[in-house]
Amino acid sequence: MAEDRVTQAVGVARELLEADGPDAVSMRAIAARMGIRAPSLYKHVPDKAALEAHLIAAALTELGHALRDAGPELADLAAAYRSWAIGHPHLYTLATAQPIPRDRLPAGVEDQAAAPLLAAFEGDEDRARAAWAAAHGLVSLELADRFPPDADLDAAWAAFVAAFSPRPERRAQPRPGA
Amino acid sequence: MAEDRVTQAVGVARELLEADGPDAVSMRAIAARMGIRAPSLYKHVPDKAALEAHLIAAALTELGHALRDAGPELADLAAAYRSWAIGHPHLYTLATAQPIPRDRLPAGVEDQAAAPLLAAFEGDEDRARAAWAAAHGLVSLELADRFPPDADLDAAWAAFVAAFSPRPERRAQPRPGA
DNA sequence: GTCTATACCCGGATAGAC
DNA sequence: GTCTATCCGGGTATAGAC
Repeated sequence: MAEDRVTQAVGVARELLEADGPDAVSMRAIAARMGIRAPSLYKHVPDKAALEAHLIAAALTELGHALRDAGPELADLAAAYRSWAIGHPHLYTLATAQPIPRDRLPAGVEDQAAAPLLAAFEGDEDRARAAWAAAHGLVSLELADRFPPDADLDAAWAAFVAAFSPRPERRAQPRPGA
Repeated sequence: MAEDRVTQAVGVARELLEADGPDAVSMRAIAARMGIRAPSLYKHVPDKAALEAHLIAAALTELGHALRDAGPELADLAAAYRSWAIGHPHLYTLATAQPIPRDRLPAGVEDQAAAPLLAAFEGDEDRARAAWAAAHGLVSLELADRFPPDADLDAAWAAFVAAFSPRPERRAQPRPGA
């Protein structure tokens, strides 16, 4: 039952992050919760960035699972996306507000997270990316408390879903160059 | 020609922010560029947040002007939005990634920035907000270097504009409860 | 309105003993 | 694999002299 020290450190880092935000995640604080001193952490992990990479991987994996378990419709995916992000604000921000360390991440994590949305757009990467950005924008502005106090966020999400829902008459037209 | 010290401090803070990012904006650094010491700044400004409020107000005002000077079509507004944000990445982030200090901002700044987009949607706040979020999402993911290296961002922007362009057959239907 | 000196925090990371 | 001691850096802000 002896838990691996790295796993333990990642778990503690996550607790600190989710509870009190990024500034609460220091090597000293992590170590303290493990009952050791900060320098000892460096026997298990090369640097702080390595711990953050673990957190980012966990975030992408869990968000991907949340989407995978949601219904196939855009409305379902949007609801799942919003729900996971709002439920894990600091983890979500960590995973989206900075370049991801692709070399320190397990292979496929990024694609696996993106798959459900890509499928909903039948492989159209451009539309899927625009929809992802829209969902991300809605979430991040909500998390940053940047909407006016009286804004109806549910209605904004509905407008987003409506905008990206299929348009029969347009899709019937062959795209030039396609 | 004696420039007001506050104005000067704001200008210097902006230079530091735009050149080297948020971590480069310290009271010490601002003062140094003004040829004084950090403590002297506090004779002119109550605290650092006051300087940041000035920067946020400037960002919103300029972004609003960029949108106002663009064409009325969503495609024009989107291009202007993206262009201004990419041209002032740190300023843009400062103004969007945190709650805005509304009490320290001149009245109307926020509304004035939002007006062009709201007009493009003929006053439909929900759709305007969703479109704003989409543009913000595209910009912030681009600034954070969060798209895959091979992503076609121009195409993603085009997909966003297409999604939010008017749909005659839907708009002809009366909305229930409207 | 500027200065020096300082108080009070915080952080990541390393050296070397055990 | 843990420790203590320490190095390096940073920051906002105040007190009190001039």
